[in-house]
Amino acid sequence: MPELPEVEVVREGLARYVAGRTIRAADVLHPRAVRRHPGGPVDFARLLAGAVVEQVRRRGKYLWLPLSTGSVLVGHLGMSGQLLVQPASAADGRHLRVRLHFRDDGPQLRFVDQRTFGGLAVAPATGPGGLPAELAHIAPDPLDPELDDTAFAAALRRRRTNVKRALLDQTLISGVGNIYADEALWRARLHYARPTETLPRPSAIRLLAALREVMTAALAVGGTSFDALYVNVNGESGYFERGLEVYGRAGRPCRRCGTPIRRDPFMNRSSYTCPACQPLPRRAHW
DNA sequence: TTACTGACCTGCACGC
DNA sequence: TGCGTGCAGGTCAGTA
Repeated sequence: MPELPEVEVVREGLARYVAGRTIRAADVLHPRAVRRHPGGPVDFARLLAGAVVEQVRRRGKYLWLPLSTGSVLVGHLGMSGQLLVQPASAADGRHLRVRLHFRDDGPQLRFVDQRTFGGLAVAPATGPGGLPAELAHIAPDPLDPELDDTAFAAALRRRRTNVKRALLDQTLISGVGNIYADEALWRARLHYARPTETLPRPSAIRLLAALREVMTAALAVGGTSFDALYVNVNGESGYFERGLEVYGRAGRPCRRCGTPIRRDPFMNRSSYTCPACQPLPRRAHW
């Protein structure tokens, strides 16, 4: 599933293959893919025609491409979205949702999304640095130099919830999803149900360091791919699945202490912990 | 204001 | 073989 490292790999690919090119036309093949664009598919295509892609930027799991028209193309991969750079001659995949043609008649940019949780939109660049208003509520991510460790620790401790729910809240810290939340908690030896208000500041700082560590390691090998749902712009998988310590390893021994990894239901998803390394706190917040 | 829940969505694995 | 069910999970609107 695309979290920060996977989205960053896609951003790098788009910067290499799409930046500087002029969009000739956009085909919207599934209206749900542009549901966050208020004007609908026709308006979406109209705003893109003739625009030059100037840059490719990212905040958390969102991508945004500043355009020569003063607007930005905002994208989110959701659960299964892919942005692929493919030659025009390549066959349309079953889940192709949006296709961008370029004036140079070179490779197309294709938005492919099996579960249609992701989407694209064109928005005015209104915020600082051209940040679209749609992304104003998204906090800096662990790899963003703007993220202040002390401020993050304070904000985390002000919450009245458990630590994993807080990590998944993109208004507190962005780019963290289920996989890297579990991996960072394991590295920081914290249980997901630990109430945020009981977390000492050094533990909060340690958790942030663990997030940076695991995300940097994942980024170095192209992110985490469990199946064909996450690939880079060239359709290639990442290799960090081999580096996962707890996620998806229920029943297998913890690589630190040998205790079988446990899987619990959490927020309609799963949480993976080592019961020995990450003991349940005396006061848990479910 | 803040925290929480359910809906959205599709393909796959599994049991019967 | 075919059907039903559960699961995967990021985001956001609605609710408490």
